[in-house]
Amino acid sequence: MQDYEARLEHMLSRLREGGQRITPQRLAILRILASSEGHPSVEEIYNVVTRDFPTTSLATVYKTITLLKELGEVLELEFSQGSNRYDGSKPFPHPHVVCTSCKSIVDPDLESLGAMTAEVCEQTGYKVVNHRMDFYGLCPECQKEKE
Amino acid sequence: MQDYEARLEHMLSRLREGGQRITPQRLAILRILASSEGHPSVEEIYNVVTRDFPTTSLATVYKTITLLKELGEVLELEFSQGSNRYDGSKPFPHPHVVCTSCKSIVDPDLESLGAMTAEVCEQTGYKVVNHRMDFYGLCPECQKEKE
DNA sequence: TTTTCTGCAAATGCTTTGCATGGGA
DNA sequence: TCCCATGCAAAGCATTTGCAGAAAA
Repeated sequence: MQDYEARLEHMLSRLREGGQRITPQRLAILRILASSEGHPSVEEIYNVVTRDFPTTSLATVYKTITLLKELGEVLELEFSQGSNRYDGSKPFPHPHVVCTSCKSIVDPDLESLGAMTAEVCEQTGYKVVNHRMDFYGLCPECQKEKE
Repeated sequence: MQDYEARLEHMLSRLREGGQRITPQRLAILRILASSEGHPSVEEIYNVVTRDFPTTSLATVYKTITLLKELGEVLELEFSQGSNRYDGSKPFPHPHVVCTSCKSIVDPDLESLGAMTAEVCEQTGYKVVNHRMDFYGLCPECQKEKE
């Protein structure tokens, strides 16, 4: 990821702008979110951070993520069963394609997204500002294994 | 809803097929889900059911819904903050438009959905079998109130 | 009569909060 | 030094579970 450095710097700037302090724990959390490999959960972030800072608490991870959500610098994928997942490298709504077998996630680039959003607004009268779009299925690898 | 009767009968049949008993509480819950006005939460279902059966417990509502989920006769919309919502009249994946203010939910009928799913498959190679598609925004009513 | 379902209460799992202490700036 | 952030523990919520009594079939 060559975008990683830029994302990290951007997040740090946003925190500083808001008069927030850059603590070692926060820096460690930001590093993980800036790359967002595998759309980590709070638990996963916590497990990585505590390698370097063993006393870090889950509460601190939650508080830092709450802060970043307020700044619009992290995307939260909500799941009512199981934990939420986070994407700090692309902190804006975008579609995900999730493999139901190996849990891999890819981000498709859908031409028809704009047209669909327009169709929603026109048909319902809602002023759409956000979306959650997940497709579930078998990735190419897992399709082969099922044969 | 002229489909309401048919949906209710279908759900009852599925329960009977599975050797499940039709209790007054279950019947009341099925009635609400078969019409699914407003994509009710467990709390909302509970509030209605207890009008006729005041001793009904939340646990019974949860257990009945779990049963219907296993039969594929209700669609669960998961939300990690706030309660889940349920659709028993259209128990298959379909797009929803959610008002971020009053929490109302409507079902748009999107022409472009098929094309988008095809685009996802073509671009990623995944075999898509399911989706979660929510649009968030202000409903017409809540737009007026904000003026 | 035989199971199964109900309803209460306790338990669970994720997340948030309160507060005293510690550590950035 | 002055606050803000941390970390612990407790609280909050939605949901699930265990079990004794109630009620379908």
